[in-house]
This record gives sequence, structure tokens and C-alpha cells, in this order.
Amino acid sequence: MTNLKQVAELAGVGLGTVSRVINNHVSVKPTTREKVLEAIKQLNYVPNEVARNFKMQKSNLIALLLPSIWNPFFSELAYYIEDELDREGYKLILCNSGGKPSKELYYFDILNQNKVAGILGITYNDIEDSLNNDIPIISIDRHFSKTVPCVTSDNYSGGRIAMRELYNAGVRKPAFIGVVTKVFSETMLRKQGFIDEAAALGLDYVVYEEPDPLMDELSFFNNFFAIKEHHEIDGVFAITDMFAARYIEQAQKQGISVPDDVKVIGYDGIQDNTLFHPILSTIRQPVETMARTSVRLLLQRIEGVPIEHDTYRIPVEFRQGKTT
Amino acid sequence: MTNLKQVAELAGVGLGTVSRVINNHVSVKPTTREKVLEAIKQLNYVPNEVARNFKMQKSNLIALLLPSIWNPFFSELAYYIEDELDREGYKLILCNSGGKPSKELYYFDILNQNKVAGILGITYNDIEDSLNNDIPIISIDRHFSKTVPCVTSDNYSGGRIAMRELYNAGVRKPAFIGVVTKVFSETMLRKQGFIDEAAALGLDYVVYEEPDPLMDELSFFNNFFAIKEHHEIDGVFAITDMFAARYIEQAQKQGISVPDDVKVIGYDGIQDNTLFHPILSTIRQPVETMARTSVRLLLQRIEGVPIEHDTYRIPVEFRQGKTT
DNA sequence: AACTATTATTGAAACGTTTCCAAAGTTGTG
DNA sequence: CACAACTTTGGAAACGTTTCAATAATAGTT
Repeated sequence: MTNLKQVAELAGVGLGTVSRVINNHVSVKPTTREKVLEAIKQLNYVPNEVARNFKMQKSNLIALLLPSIWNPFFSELAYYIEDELDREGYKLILCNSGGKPSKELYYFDILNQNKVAGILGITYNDIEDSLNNDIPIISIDRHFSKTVPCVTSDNYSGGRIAMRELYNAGVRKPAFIGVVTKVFSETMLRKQGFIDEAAALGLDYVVYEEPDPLMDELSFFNNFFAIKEHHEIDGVFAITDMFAARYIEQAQKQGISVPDDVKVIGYDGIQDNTLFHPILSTIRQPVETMARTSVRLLLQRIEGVPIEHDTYRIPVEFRQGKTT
Repeated sequence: MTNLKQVAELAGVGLGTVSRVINNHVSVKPTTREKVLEAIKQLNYVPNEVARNFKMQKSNLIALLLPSIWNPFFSELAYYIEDELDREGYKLILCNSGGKPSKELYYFDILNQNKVAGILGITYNDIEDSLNNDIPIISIDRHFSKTVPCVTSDNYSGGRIAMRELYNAGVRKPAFIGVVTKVFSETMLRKQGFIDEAAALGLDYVVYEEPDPLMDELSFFNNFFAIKEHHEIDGVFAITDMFAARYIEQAQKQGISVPDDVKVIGYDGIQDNTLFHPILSTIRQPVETMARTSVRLLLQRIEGVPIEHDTYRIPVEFRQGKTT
């Protein structure tokens, strides 16, 4: 591998000059620049990013820490994040935490050691304490602390809209289903929106949440359908599209027809839901906007520009499918 | 940030000794090791990975270069790859090429500059020339050259099994649909398996491929259904599950019922196809095995262990859905 | 031409590791 | 106790870049 020194020698200039040419610093005479460029081309020189990162004591790596890339919502998010990062010259490190606290902590350590430039975190657990203030973080969908800005969709409005749409579709005994999320999680607001709207409409409603976020879905629905009252439900707002899809799958096994017996609305608006049976009505999160906003804010942080708000809520919209 | 030197000073030993303790080299007296460990703990020292990578002239980063993480098949693959890499102490860099040659080349350059330890590539284009032999590569689903091992599912058998299953379901006028892939692509064998099996069964068959791999699906199906002969088809083998799903969606708009009028089989076995309407019959690729095999081979390469075969074909299986 | 102000260039030092040679310490043997 | 053989340790050198203080070159002014 050729290095700076070899280029400098061939071009007959000093190390610093080559460095300035590469980094487009101003004060270098056009004729000198030419010589250097020529030498670079001739030697087929490419700067060693690793050495550069080392010297600068920072890398051009941004980590995306999420529960599982396998989840279609996260993979869409990751797609746009990677795209935006690439435009800005950053590379994306992907970390699947499985939603486990230990894995989340583990990755924070690793990323710290690797001096990543920043972290985009979609975390499930309270990891405040282990936050290293050296590394800028932007959180998606969860509140860490005042010092970590959070990007999220407007979950509360989403919850209200969902309930309103169920109502418009004739639902009078609605249920919210999901997994319990921590108090500081933004997704909790979906439930709150649902509750407030149901109350405003004067409806009797059910909230059923699985306390263990890692419990498998089969047991969840077994428990759910074991409760007699749950068979009177005529509308379901599920915390995510995938959860809604699982509900529909299980409901059909119980002889419940969607949308005839029960109307269903999900949350996310994942791409494939047009392929689901039946096409799922949902609250669409503006994934692309969320992704790009998160990246922008993170880069702003990295560059030391102060960030105005501590929470950025992006508006959602209802997308009509065949389940309402 | 504390560094080696500070630890050495506190422990009252030399630089080399601390380094040897950290890297678990043998020749260090137990009492000395204790002292060092104590100092490390006291100073809360963590080794600077960036400096380490620099000194060693290699990083612990592996790049995964694929068309789009948004695609559910690739996101499943990425999930298992990340898992396997993490076990081995490597980090995953994610690169979406969009299947564009320019982007693939671009990423090869970038990754080269960043001295990644290895690359897992799912590429669409002929990028042989730009391969830098310094970086070990394992290819998934495409053949580069003899020097780049390829991990793939048994596409040929998959094609034959698909055709056989269509036949068993009563199909007599089958079609293969997909996008044209390069000669060196393994996925081409799906078509070949289909053709050979159809021929062996003495059937009349149709092969319809879109020449532009980046054309949008809507135009593809418009073109497809515009051909009269295509309305006589009673069975479809699609090159991927997503493609099959799109076919079903479009066919229904044409008033064609699946599986009554046309039986359909996809390829991949993506997780969500149980949520599709109707549940898709498919040839399931053993994604997890493929992912872990690829990683193992790549690490083997990185460590300089020679690799036995130039192609690893993992067996597939038919998974019955409701479309056959 | 002499001097000043400005612009362009040089190369040593530093970043935090690992490696390696030389030196010091330890143990065993006759 | 002297010497050999082995084990353990110290610290300089090196990795490829950026930066910065010092120096050289050039342009501008009188």
C-alpha cells in the first residue's frame, strides 16, 4: 500500500502539502496541487481511513442499535438511515440487541471502545447510567434523558386517530393490545391516545398488555383468548402491524372473522402489509422522514451544533386497508 | 480517556507488560498480572480499538454489501450474519447498493479505504476487475471468479422441486417469471431447474423475464399480462417470494384467482409469508445456515485457512402454503 | 533595492497501540 | 557458588495520518 510519504517524495513536496491537497485545504499553489494530484494518480494512492480515524481520534462510523433488523419496520428504517448516512460520508454499523438489556449494554461498551462517531438507538431498557457522554446519541421512540434527543412519530395522535377510525367503522367495544413498554417509551402514548379517545367517545374499552416484552406471541394470544370478556371485543388496535397480523392469524383460528366480527388497526405501515390477508388498516409512521431526521440531528450533535428540541414528533396518517 | 501508558505507570510496569496482560500473552508473572489488572480497574481503562486497528493494519469490521436491507429475505440474512459475527468479535457494516453497478463499485472502494477485514457480497454486477485481492470476500448467490467462494442455496434442485410440486398440484402449462440475472448468478439455476423438470414432464412452459433488473414491478406485470398466451398459464414459479406476492396481487386485479385459476410457488421462504394472502407455497432457503456458513468461511479466509470448495450449495425444501 | 506583508511549504511531533530485542531476573545443575 | 537455560520485563520503534510552529517564497510598497 502506498502512503502519504511516497506520494510526497514522488511529487517532490512535503508531507503536509500532500495532506492539504487531499483535504482540500486552501493554501496550496495550483501548480503544486497539480504535481501532487499527478503523483497520487500515478501511485494509485488512496488515503488510509484507519490511520486517519486514529489520528483524529474519531471514526466515521455510526452505529444503529435496534432490537432486530429482521423486523420489517426496522429494516425499512435502517434502509433510509444507511442512505442518509452514506450521503454524508458515514458508514453504518448494525447491532441487533434482541431487546435484551444485557445486549444493549454490551453493545454500548463495544461501540465505545470502537470510538464510533455517534449512535442511533432504539432501545428497550433503562441504560441511562451506562451512557458515555463522549458519544453523541439520538434515540428513536424512547426517552433517555433530557440530554438525549428523541425522534418519534406522533404516537399519541396516532392512538387517537386509530380509535376514532375504529369508531367510524362501527366499533363500540374496542381493545388495545401490545407488550408493556417502559414509562419512558414513546410507544406508550399510542395506548394513551387510544384510551383518551375511547373515553371521549364514552366507550367501554379493554387494554391487554403482555408484561414480559420477550414472551412469545403464541402464549400471549392463548392468554388473551382465554379471557371470556375478550370475545365481546369488536375492534382491536394493535401496537404494531406485525402484532396486528399475528392477532388476525390467531383470531381466525378462534373462528373470529376480520373485519366482519372484529375490526383491526395496526401501527407502522410496513411495506408488506398490502400483501397481508386481509390488507391491514394502519397508522402509517413516516419512516423515511424519521430516519433522515434522526441522522441529521445526530450529525448536528457530532459537529457540536446545539439541538433545539428534545423531542421531534413526526405526524402520522391513517391508511385504509380492508380490516376496518 | 486513559491509555496504556497511564495504566503502566500506575501499575509500576512497562508498556509491553500491560499490553501482554490485555492480550493474554503467556509470559507474565501472576503477581504482575494482578497489579496490572488492578490498575486497569482503578483507572477504568478500556483499550482503544481504533489505535489497535491502526497498529495492526486491519479492522474488526466486516461489510455486508447487498441490494437493499428493506427486502425481507436480506434482512433475515443480515440478522443471522450479525449474530454470527458478533460471536466472533466482529462488527457488521451495512451497505445498500440498490443493485446498481456504480454503487457496488463505490462501496468496494470505500470499504477498501476503510480496511475492512472482509466482505460478504450479494452483488448483481460484474465487478471482478475492481476486486482488491487484499480483502477476503465471500459471495452469496453469485459467482465472481474461482478465487471467490460462493455460498448459495441449491437453486437448481429448488427449481426442479418447484416445477414438480406445481405438476402435483395439477399444473400443465407452467410459467417461470423473474428478472434476468447475469450468467454468473446462481439464481439463474432456479430457472434452469424449472425448465429441465418441465421438459422431463413433457410440459409446454413459458419463461418470462424482465431484462432490466431495476424496472419497476408494475410495468413488468403490465407487459406480462399484455401477452395473450400468458392468460393460458395455470401455474407460476416466481424467482422470489416477493415477486410471487406481487404476481398474486396483480393477477387478482386481472380477475385471476389464486390458487383456483393459477397455482403459485415462490422462492425464499421469508418469514412473513404466513401473513400473505393466501399463504404462499414456496421453496424455503435455509437462510440461517447460509448466513452462518458464509461468516465461517469468511473468517477462515481472513485467518488464512484455505477453503476447500469454491461453491457451497445448501439444500432447500418445499414448504406447502395455500397457493398450490 | 530594501523592506514588509502575505502566502506557501516543510517536517517534527503526536495519536495509542503492538512487537521485538536486549536486559534483568529466576531457577536448576554440577 | 558459578554458570547455563529459561522466564519475565522494559521501552524504543513503527504504523499513516494531521497539525503546527518555523521557514521559505512571493508579491506589494516605498
